[in-house]
Amino acid sequence: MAVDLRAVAELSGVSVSTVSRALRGSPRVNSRTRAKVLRAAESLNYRPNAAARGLRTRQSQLVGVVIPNLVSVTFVNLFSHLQAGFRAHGYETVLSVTNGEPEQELAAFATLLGHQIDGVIAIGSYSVSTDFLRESRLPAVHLFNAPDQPAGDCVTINEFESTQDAIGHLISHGHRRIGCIDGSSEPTVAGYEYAVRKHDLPMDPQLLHLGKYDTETGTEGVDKLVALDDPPTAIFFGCYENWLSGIPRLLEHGLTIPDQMSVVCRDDAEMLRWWRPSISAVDVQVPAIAKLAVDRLVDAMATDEGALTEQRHGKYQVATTLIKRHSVADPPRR
Amino acid sequence: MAVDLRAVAELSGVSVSTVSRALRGSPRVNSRTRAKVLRAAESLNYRPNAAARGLRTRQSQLVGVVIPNLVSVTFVNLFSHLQAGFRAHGYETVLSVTNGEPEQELAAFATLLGHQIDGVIAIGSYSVSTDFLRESRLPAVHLFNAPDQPAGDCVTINEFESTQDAIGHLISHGHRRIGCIDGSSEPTVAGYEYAVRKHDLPMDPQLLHLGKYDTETGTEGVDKLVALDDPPTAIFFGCYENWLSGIPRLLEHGLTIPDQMSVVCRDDAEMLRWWRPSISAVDVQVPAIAKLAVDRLVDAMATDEGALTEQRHGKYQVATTLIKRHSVADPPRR
DNA sequence: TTGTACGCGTTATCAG
DNA sequence: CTGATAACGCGTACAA
Repeated sequence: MAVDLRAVAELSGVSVSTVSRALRGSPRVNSRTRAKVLRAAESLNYRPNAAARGLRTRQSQLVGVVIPNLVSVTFVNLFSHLQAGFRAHGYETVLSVTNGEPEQELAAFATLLGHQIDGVIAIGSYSVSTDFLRESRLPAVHLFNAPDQPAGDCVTINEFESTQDAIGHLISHGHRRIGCIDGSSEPTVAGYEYAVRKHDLPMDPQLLHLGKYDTETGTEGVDKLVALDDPPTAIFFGCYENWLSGIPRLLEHGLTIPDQMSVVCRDDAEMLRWWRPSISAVDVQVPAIAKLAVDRLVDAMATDEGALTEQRHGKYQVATTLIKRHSVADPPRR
Repeated sequence: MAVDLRAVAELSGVSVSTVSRALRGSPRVNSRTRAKVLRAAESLNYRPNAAARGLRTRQSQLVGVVIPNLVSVTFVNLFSHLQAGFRAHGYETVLSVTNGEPEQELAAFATLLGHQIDGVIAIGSYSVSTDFLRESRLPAVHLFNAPDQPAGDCVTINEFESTQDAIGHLISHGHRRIGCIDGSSEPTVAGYEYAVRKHDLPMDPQLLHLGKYDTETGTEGVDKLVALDDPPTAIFFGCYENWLSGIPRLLEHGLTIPDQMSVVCRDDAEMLRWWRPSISAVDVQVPAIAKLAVDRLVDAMATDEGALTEQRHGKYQVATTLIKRHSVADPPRR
């Protein structure tokens, strides 16, 4: 039923090995036979069986991308760029969404391993699954987090500096009480504190709301900050999921941006440009991150044959950019 | 290096066939040997090679999902539900994004075919690739469009009725000039005209802006409608990509919702609930659509062995729901 | 109940 | 330059 190498061989009157070579562009084949073979393959609509090839070559040309969600446009963009990047290197991409659940992440790695993927990009992974991944010895690259005992190179954004930049920007506008909402992230807290201290402002832990990378945290955080006795005059949102719900919540509280509340978000998105007023944001340079991750993984997959047992994994950080729009003003007079 | 059936067989002191049977839960194996085998497999961390199994069984347990983009949350949601649904049936999902380009779509089908997928969900496909798909005889389900010569069952939403509902809702509020922005879609136009005629309103083609399912069409459409000599008092956006950019553009033109412009969107999203005012929308029932599509494809893949050559393909429509929020008011007095 | 042997479609080795 | 032939890891008739 299915058209295989043998069928092409018969039609073109040569052996399967010759067909295989011809199709794969081996130089060790007469150009006239090659033409003949190509014509036959074309007319039969031959398509190589990737599974069989993978079985033989021990390479599936498949890479896994394990991602917490597709809610964040940052992740969606990232995936698009990763897919395009890998495709340029001849790899197809298999996506797995974990909903931020450790078990789902573990299951994803296991399933992908069963499908003989050649490597994996792990985004925001948990320690259990990182252990699993490391022990599997599969070429891997961590994205957006750098575990203590990584399974491969780590590509991250500079959360510390980007937070510091954003907070510094707000302070330079005269804000003295600045709220910060984020999924739990040490570098973000550190960056916040550093910026506050550097400008000799008092550090008030009440202004920090750390939760998860989800929309609930955004609304909760806004509710909490707004209800403070001495509420902030500006808020920094640390991630897409948080600001997506948090900004509308601000409006719901009757606050106008930027007159009554200045806002800066990390994870830029088209929407922030469209909104009125447009919102200042930290751009995380998704294309650059994706390119770096692809390159590192492709590299790891290539040199994996040599398999240095206790290889040192590289750490990379991609710098972020602060885009100033119209959501930041001087704080209102008291 | 890799742990295979043979390794497990050796450790447990039985033959590979027994191991294969034990692991696959065949009844034709002693419960004591089974236990022994399971223990051995566990300790070796055995994981079946899906490629080899697929080569043997001619089933990859992989389904392809070919989708125009992941910008629309409708598509993102859809993908999540499809993935979950297929997983429940023992299938893993391979995603391919086409950016709405015919060639990319064709390439996607070809690649997926090479990876021996057992079936495919084709979302918004072009005729060239539909032809290709049909000729490949791969079990398929069309989603969100029903080609003239489909390659499988078609699951669509009732664009005609949902448009009619939305327009009717606006008319019932007293609107007489209603704009309509959408990617090109005949049923939408038909629904619009039907609703307008039914209520004895004049049909003005200028009020229709048909473009593509992208953000540009949203802004262009708004610009065009607003600039009309006799602009509409309400707008219906036919898809996510259009309203995402179109609504902010409305605000940019200084129009307030709903006082100066009423709005209804198709493709509901959390965001529409959060925005102030919240936006009325047509909910396309993504979970129901996904479930139906999964069921139809699983069915097709199961009965494919019997391969009825000229099988009649089913057409299914999933009804939409109009959710009334706060973006529709009576038109302003002249 | 268990083991032997073969083949799935491909690539790699080795003769010719 | 080309052709037999042997794997790759697994499932399954068939034999024991």
